[in-house]
Amino acid sequence: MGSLLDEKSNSVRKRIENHVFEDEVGEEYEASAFGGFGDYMRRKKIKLQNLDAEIRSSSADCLPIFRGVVVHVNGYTQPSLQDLHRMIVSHGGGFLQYLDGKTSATHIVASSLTPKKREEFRRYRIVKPAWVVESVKAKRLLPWDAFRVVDEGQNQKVLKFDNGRVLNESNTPQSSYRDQTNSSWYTSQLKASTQAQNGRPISGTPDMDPAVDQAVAPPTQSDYGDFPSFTSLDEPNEISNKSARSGPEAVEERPRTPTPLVHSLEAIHTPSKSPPVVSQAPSPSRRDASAPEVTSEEYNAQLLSDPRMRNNSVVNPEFIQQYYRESRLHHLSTWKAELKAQLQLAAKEKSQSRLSRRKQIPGARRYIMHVDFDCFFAAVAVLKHPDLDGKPVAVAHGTGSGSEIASCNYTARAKGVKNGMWMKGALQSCPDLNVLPYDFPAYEDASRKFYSAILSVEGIVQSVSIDEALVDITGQCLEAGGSDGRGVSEGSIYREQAKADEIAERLRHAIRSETGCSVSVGIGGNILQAKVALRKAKPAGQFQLKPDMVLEFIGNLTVQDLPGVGYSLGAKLEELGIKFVKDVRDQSKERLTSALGPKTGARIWDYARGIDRTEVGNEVMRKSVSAEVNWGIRFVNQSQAEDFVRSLCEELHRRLVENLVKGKQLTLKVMRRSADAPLEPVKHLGHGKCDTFNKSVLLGVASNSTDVLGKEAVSMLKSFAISPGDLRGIGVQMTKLEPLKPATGGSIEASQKQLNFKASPARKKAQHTHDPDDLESPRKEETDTVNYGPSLNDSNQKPLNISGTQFIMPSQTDPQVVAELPNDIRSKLVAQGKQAPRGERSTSPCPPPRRSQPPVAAELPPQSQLDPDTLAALPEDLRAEVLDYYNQRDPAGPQTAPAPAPLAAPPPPPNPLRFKKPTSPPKKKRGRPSTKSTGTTTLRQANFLFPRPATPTLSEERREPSPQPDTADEVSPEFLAALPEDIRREVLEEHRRARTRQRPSSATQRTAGQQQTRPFGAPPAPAQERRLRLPPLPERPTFTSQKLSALSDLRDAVQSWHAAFTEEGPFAEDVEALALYVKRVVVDERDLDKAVSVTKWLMWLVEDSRPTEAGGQRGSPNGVSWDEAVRSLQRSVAEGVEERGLPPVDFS
DNA sequence: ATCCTCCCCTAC
DNA sequence: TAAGGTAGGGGAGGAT
Ligand SMILES: Nc1ccn([C@H]2C[C@H](O)[C@@H](COP(=O)(O)OP(=O)(O)OP(=O)(O)O)O2)c(=O)n1
Ligand SMILES: [Mg+2]
Repeated sequence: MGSLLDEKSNSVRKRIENHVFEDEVGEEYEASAFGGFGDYMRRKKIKLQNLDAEIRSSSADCLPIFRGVVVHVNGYTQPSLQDLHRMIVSHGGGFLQYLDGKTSATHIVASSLTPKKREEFRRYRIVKPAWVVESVKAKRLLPWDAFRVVDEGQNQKVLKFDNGRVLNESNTPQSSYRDQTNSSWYTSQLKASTQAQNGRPISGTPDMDPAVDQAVAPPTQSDYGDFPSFTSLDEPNEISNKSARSGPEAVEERPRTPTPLVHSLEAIHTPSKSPPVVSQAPSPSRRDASAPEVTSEEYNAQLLSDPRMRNNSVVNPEFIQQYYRESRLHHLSTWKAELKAQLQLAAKEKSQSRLSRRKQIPGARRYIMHVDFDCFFAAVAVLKHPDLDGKPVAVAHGTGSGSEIASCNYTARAKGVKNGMWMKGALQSCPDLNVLPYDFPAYEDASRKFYSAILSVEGIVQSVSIDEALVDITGQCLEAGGSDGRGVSEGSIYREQAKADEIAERLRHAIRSETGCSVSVGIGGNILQAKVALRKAKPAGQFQLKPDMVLEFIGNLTVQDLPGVGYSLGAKLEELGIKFVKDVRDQSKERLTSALGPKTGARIWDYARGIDRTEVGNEVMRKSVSAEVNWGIRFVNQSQAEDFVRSLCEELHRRLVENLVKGKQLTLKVMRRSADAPLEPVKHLGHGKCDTFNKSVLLGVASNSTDVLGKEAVSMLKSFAISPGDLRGIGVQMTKLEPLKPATGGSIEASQKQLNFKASPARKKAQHTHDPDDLESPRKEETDTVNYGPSLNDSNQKPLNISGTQFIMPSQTDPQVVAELPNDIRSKLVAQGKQAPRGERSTSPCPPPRRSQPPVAAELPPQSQLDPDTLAALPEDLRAEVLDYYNQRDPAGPQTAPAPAPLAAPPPPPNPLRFKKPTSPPKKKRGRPSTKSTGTTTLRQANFLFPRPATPTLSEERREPSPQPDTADEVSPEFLAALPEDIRREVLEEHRRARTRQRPSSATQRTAGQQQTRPFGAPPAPAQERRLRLPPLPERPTFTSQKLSALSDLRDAVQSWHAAFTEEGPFAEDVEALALYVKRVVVDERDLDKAVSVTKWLMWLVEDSRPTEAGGQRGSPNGVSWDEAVRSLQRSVAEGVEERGLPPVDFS
C-alpha cells in the first residue's frame, strides 16, 4: 500500500479533523487580494472544510464510522454529491471537494468512471456511492472492496502502482481532471484492454489491487487491444514498459544501449544526407517497449518488405495523394472549407442585391432551422443497395477490425453501432452489419442538391458540413406572423411557428425527392435550440422546439448533448456533479466559470437556459492552413522522414496558393510512438498511442514557398531527433497568414522566376536565387534540382492554361501600402539580423537527448526567409542594403552569390513600374475596389477572365487524362489568382478531383450555375453539362467580374502579368489570348478605345522596364518577347479595325 | 488588464 | 488489412 498515499491522507485527515471554524476567520473569506487561482482554490477548500466542521459538530449523535476516511466524490452520483457529503462528514469522515494532487483522499466515490478518470484515480480505492449509504445504514464501515467500481470493463487498477513513482511523473496529472500524459493522443483510450501482459499484477498493494474482474464491457476502442496482425513478425505485443519516459530526462537516464540507428540492415541505411543531427542516437531507450533486439527502424523495414505494406505507407511517393483521396476526414474538412467560401460568396451577392435585408431587431424572436441528412454516408450507400434497406449498414473502407465506420444507418445504431467506431467493436454488437464502401463523388452530388434546395429558401444560410446547414428563416416567419417579432401576440407567434414548420416540411421533401435520402430538421429560437431539436427530429422528421418547452427539453438532455461539450468538458462537468443540463442550473455562474474558464463557463450557463446569441452566417477569414498525416507513417530511416516532410510541405504550399495566402509562422507537429506503446498498434498502420510534439518557426517574412517550408520543417524535424522508426504522424501548419499580393508578383514563384532569370539565363535548374538558404544549411546536393516546387510549378513548366490564357491577378496594390512596406520590412529585417533568426520554441518536452540545432547556428535569418516579392518591392537602395548585409555575413555561400546579384542588379528598377504607374489608370477602381465586397473578397482582387473562344476545347486542353498524381502543379498561382473567386474554386476543385478521383464522375460544383453566378443554383443539371467547368462564354467579350471597371481591371491584370514575366517574357498562348481578346473588343464589343488603351498600357509597361542597355539580353525563354507581344496586340487591334472598316490606329 | 504562445478540445 | 484531417474556440500561464 502506498505509504506515501497514506501519509498524505493522514495529514489531510488531521487537518480536516482539527480544523475549527472559529480558528481562522480571516483569510479564507478574503476574496482575491493576492494569489492567483491556486490560492483561490485553497481558500475555497478551507472554506468548505469549515462547513464540514460545522456539520460534524451538529451531528454529534452520528457514529463516526468514517473516521479516518477522506472521500472525494467524482461525477454524478445517485445520492447526490451534497447528500453523500453530508453523510460522510456527519459520520466523522473527511470530504474533499477537489483533488488537487497535493492532498489525497482515501477513497473515491463514483458511480462510473471514464477511462481518463480511471487512469487518474488508479491509485485510489474507488467505490460506489452505495458503500457510503450502506455503511451508514449498517452503522459501521463496510469493506470497500465489495463496492468496488468495476463497470466499463476496464480495470481500474491497470498499471496502478507498478512503477509508481516514475510512471507517475510522466503520466500523472497535477491538474485535477484530464491529461495523464502531458500530451497523449487519444488519451481517452487508455490502456483499456491492456490485458496483454501489460497489466501485470502488482504486489504490494493487495487491498487496492484485487484483480478486478472486469465485466465484458461494451466494446471499447483502444490502442492497446490486440487486433490481428498482418505482419510476419508477429512479435508479442507485449509491453515491457519499465521505462516511463516522460521527457528528455527519462530518455537521458536510461543507460544508452549503443544501438546505432543505421543498422546493418541495408535498407535502413541513411543516405549520406543529413549525417549530423539526427541519425546518431535515436533514443535507444525507446526500444524497450518493443520486442527485444529490434529497433523500430528494423521493425519497419521488415514490415515494409511486404510490397503491399510498402505501397500503403509513406514510403510510397504517391502516398499523400493516395491517402488524401481515401481519407474521409480529409474530405470532410475540404468540403467544409469549400462550402464556407461558397456560401460567403453567395451571401455577399445576396445582400448586395438589396434583397434579404434583414433588419435584425434586437429583442426579436428568431427562427433557425438546422438541416441535416440522416446517416449521410450510409444513406447514400444504401441508394445503390436498395436490398439492404432496413438492414444494418455501415460505410467503411473494409471489414477488418481497425477499419473505421464513417456512418451507419439507424438499424445499425439500434444495435449499438456508432459513427467513428472501429469495425471490431461494431461487429461485436452487430455481427450482421453490412459494410459498404465510400463513394465520395456521390456525397458531393447529394450535397449539391441539398444546398441547392436550401439556398432556394429565403433566409440566411450557414454551412456546417457537407450534410448539414443552418438557415435563419426569421424574416419569413415574422412576415407570416405579421409582427415585428417582439410582441407576444399569440396569433402572431402561432403563425410564425406554423410558417417555420411549413418551410421545413417543404424543404425536407424537396431534398428527399432530389436525393433520395432523408433529412431531418430541427427548429428553434437560436442555433442551440435548433441543434438540440434536431436530435429529436431524427430520423427523417422535424421538430420545432417552442419557447415554452425549451427549459424542460434542454434540461433533460445530458450535458454532453450540448454542442461543444464533448468528452473532456463532459467529464469536468461531471466532476462538479453535473450530468444533466438541468443540473447546471443549480450551479452559480461563478462556479462554472472558475471550473471551466470564463467563456466556457458562461456559455454552459447560458446553454442550460436555452440561451445562445450566436448568429447564423457570421463566418470569418481563415487563420491557418495545414496538412497532416497520422496514418501509415512507418519510416525506416531519417531521409525517408525528411522526404515525407518535404512532400507535406509541398502539399501545404499547394493549399496556401489555393487560398491565396502565405504565412509567417510554420509549425511542425509530430507524433511519436509512446514509450510504452507496441511497435504494432491495434489499428492497421495506425498511429497507436503517441506523444505529440510541436515546434514552430517565425519566418521573417511571410512565405508559401515549398522550398522554404520544406527546409524549415526538416530543420525542425531534425531538432527533435526522434528516431525515425518511432514517428507515427507528421503535420505542417501555416499561421499568421497574409494575403498573397498579386501586386508584388502574384506569387512567390512568379518573382522567383524573375530573380532567377536575372541571375542566370539558364532557366532550368536555375538555382533558386532566393534560396540562399543554402547559406545556413550547408547542403549536400547543390544541384538539387528536381526537388524544388517552384521550378516545377512555373519555371520549368508551362502553366496549365485553361482559358487559353494564363494570367496574373490585377494589381490592387495601393501605392501607399507599397510605400509603407519598406519601413516595415526594414525593421523586420534589421530585427532579424540582430536577434536570433529563429524563434523556435519547442513546447513539448523535446525528446532528444541530443543538443538540438547544432547546424543552424547562424545568427542571420536565413535569406530564404525573405520573401523575394517583398525584396523586389523594396526601394532599390534599401534592397541593396539588405542584400549587402547578407553578402557580408555570408562570404562563403557559393550559391548565395548569385542570389543577391539579380536582386540588386536591376538597373531598370522594377519599382518605377509599380510606383509611378498606379496613378495612371484613370478609373477610380484603384483602391479596394469594393468597399462593399467584403469578407472573402477582401483578399481577392478584381479579377477577370479572358473569354475563351470555345468552351469545349477547355476540356481537352485542361489536361490530358493523365492519371499523373501531381497535376496540381499545372495550375499556376498566377493563373488562379487571376480568376474570379468562384471560378477559381471551381478550377481548383476540378483539379483536386482529377488528382483525387479514381473514376471520372465529374461532379463539378456549378453545374447549371449559369443563371446565377452561384455555384448552387443548379437544379437538374444535365449530365453532359457537368463537364463545363467555366461559365459559358459571355455574349460579348467582357469580364466575368462585372462590378469593376473593365478597363482598369484589365490594366491591372496586364500589369501583373507583365510584372511576373518581365524577365522571361510572356507565354505565346497568353499573348495570343490577349490579342484575340483585344480584337474581339474592337470587333464585338466595338470599343476601340479600350483595346487601344490596353495595348498602349502594355507598351508603356514594356518600355518602362526595358533594360537600360543591351536590349533583349534576356531572351524569351517563354518563346516570345515583350516587344513581340506588343506587336501582336497592335496587329490584332489593327485587324479588328480593318474588319470594322475603321481608319488605322496610330499607336505612337 | 491584456496580449501572446502553446497547447487541448470539439465537430463533421 | 486501411486511408486516425483540419480549423477554430478558448484556457493556462508567461510577457508586457
Ligand atoms: N466520426 C465521424 C462522423 C461523421 N463522419 C461523416 C460520415 C457521416 O455520414 C457524415 C455526417 O456526419 P453526421 O454527424 O451528420 O452523422 P450522420 O449523417 O451519419 O448521421 P446523423 O446525422 O443521422 O446522426 O460525416 C465520419 O466520417 N466520421
Ligand atoms: Mg448527418
